Amino acid sequence: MIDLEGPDPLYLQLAAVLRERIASGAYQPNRPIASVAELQEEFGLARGTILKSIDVLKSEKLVRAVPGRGTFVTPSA
Amino acid sequence: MIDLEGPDPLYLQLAAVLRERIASGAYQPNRPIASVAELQEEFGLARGTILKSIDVLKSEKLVRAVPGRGTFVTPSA
DNA sequence: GCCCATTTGTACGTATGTATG
DNA sequence: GCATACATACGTACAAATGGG
Repeated sequence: MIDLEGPDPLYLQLAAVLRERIASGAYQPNRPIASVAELQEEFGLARGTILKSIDVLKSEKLVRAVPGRGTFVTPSA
Repeated sequence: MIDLEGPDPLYLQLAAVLRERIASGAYQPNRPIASVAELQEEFGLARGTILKSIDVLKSEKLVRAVPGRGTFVTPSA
């Protein structure tokens, strides 16, 4: 799902994947998405890259991060 | 102007300083603000921290970055 | 209240890529 | 080709919040 050779930045590719998971219901409203550590494992990307992806989703108000708990899907988004 | 010991994140403190420079006219519309390298020199912060500050300003549409040229103050902002 | 595991946040440094002139 | 400047990505370390025991 992530094309390391492709022209698009990895953090934007990952943001697109996560956005799709929210849209499809794979990640549900008011439930946490995978943790940063889990996403690192799954995609083999650096922590900073994962965080930057999530920053994109936060700026789109698709998710809301809570330190110590997780990153939650915004309801009705 | 930047309080290394203070509670506020350095990138937010720097964003506030730059926002003030724009508001005061120290950085003028359609003119470039200081380069990342110059800001690193002036504030003694890491490059990544400077970039994150500027990301904040970009998200506020106060500036627009152009690779190879600089980061420009948005007119009428 | 205290420790501990989990999780997000911040900051550093470095290297490489890409766009402009 | 070259210099300048922003962009992406990696790795690392520590800080801060949360929740459970």
